[in-house]
Formats: sequence, structure tokens, C-alpha cells
Amino acid sequence: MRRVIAIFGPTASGKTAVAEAVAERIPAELVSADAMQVYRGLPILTNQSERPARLVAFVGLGETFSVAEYQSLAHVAVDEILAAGRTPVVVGGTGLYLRAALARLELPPPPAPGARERFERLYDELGPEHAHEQLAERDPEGAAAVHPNDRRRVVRALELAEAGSSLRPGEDRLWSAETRHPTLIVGLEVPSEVLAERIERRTRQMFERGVEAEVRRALAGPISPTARTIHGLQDIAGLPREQAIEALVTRTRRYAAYQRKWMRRIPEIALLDADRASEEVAQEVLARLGSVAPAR
RNA sequence: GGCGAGGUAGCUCAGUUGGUAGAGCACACGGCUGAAAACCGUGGUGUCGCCGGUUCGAUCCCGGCCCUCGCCA
Repeated sequence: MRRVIAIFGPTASGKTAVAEAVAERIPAELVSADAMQVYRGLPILTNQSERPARLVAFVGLGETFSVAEYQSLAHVAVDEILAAGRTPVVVGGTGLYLRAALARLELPPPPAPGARERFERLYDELGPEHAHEQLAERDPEGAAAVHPNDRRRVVRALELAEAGSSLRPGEDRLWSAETRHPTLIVGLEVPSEVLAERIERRTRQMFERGVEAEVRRALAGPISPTARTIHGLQDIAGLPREQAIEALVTRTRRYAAYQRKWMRRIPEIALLDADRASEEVAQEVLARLGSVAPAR
């Protein structure tokens, strides 16, 4: 018997509704795998559900957050739920976070204090090519994995090289089928036209529900570099309403396409047709849960 | 109706003193290991409004027409 359920899919594919329907049928608890729902203060913009879920709204907008922090918290949450005799339902749209919740990714250490600023300055002074050459001298394998123009990753690799680590350590578990517990992973598929329509409707509803006031309140305080990237934050703050809606719809549609890419790549994912009632999809999830898991 | 400005990629627009065209965004595909709703790479997807003229050659010059916007009637 599989002990953990994971539900993945693009924005507006109905992940949350399916997860909640599953939780109504069996003793279960939801664990969010969403890089933006971790933040407190933007429930409308980040599509937070009313229903309780772990790892939602527990980080201030002024704080930075990372996969690594998420990974350890998610492992604790999953293990606690299992220990209580319930089924953890890991649900969310951030592919990297979903894999981190399920597997044991070997994530390299955080940057030493000041190192990021120092290497960012170095990168800007040397230029992409020379910065990349410096990296190649210190960490050839890491350099081979990064394009010189990818400032963020070149800087990160330089940090790691200095710390005696590498951008390419250990084995690749991101795309392996490894999970910490026997897990049923499902991906929700919805035709792209249906999805586009749902995204537009949902975005308009955000505005009806007062997302503009929410954003205004959020921007009155400090916003960390990681929280700053929440979709729509800048659009809503800087554009007239109709333009902001248009921009946010486009962004969200793009994001959904990106999530679809992830969905196709996650190992051992079972793709389900989600263009129907969430109760029906939940039934199918539970039916598959019963099937015998391969020994690992 | 008159005068002026304009019609080039899905959108906003640049350009060619005549040799069939380009940028941003969008879109497509790919990468990614303590920033992942982020970041990076590759790709131009086009009757240059229509018809005719001049020319070896017209998106560009000339004529006519259509459409949009503004001002004046």
C-alpha cells in the first residue's frame, strides 16, 4: 500500500479541490508544495485555500525562503502525519518543491555571509565570459553546467566552489524515481483551452475579492527578494486595473505551460483527466492508491 | 467633404538614400540542485493595407483606392 499521495498539475487544474475531496474520504492531511503559498499576507494573489494545509502562510513577506528550508519542514510534516496514522497528501504546483517534499534531494549549503554580494560584484566587473572562466578554473564540472549569461547560477557556483562544494554534487535525485515513502504521484491534465478560460475567470475573481487592497497592504511592508517574484505583485501595483488583469492572465498562462513541462518529467507520475468533477478525480486517485506498490 | 498623421510579426513599434525586413513583449522548444511564480539558452512565426505605374529589381519612388486617428467643416 502506498502511504503518501502527491498531487501535481498546472495552476487552475483543480489540485486543491481534488486534494480536499480525497481528505474527505480518508483520514488525511494536506501538505502544500508551493513556493509562494508559504508566504503570509497575500492569500488571494497566491490562491490559498480556506481549508487547512501545512506549510501555507507561515513565512513573512520580508523573509527570504528556499527549497532547502522547505525540504526539511516538508519531511517533518509528512512524517508527523504518517506517525498520527493519517495519509499525507502533498499538493502543489512548484515542481521542485514537490520533489523536495517526496525525495531526499542533496541540496548544497547556503552562501556564506556576504559571499553572494561579493561574487555578484565580481561577475559584474569581469563580465559573463571572464566570470565563467574563473568558475571553470575552480569548478570545471560546475562551469560546464552553467551558461555564462546565467548570472544567478554562475554566482551561486562561485559561492559553492569557494565553500569547497560544487553546483554538481552527488547523484541526481531530482529526476530519479526515489521517494522517502511509497508514494502515489498523480498529475492533473486539463485541455489548454479549458485551462486558459479558468485562469482568466480566476484572475478576474481575484480582483472582485479585493486583491488590489491586499497587494497595497503587502507592499507597505518589506518584501524579500524571493517574495518579490510572486506573480502579479508588480503588475497590480504599477498598472491600471484592466492592464494588470491582462498581464497577470498572460503570466499565469505561461506559468501553467511551465508546470506542464514539469508534469511530463516527474518520474512515475500517473496522469489523470481532470476536466471533470473533482470528486470523480478523487475517487480515481483512491482507486489507484489501493494498487500494490512496487517494493523499493 | 477639406487638411494633417498613420497602415510593417499575435501586440507595441523601428527600418530600408530602391537589392523582399528587425527589436521588445507574446509564442514554441530546451536547460536548471539552499532564489524555481525565479533564472538562462535557442528559434522569426511576415502578401511590409489594396490595385496599377516607373525600374533589371518596389515594403521604400509616383498615381489611384480602402481603412484608422486627429483637427476643421
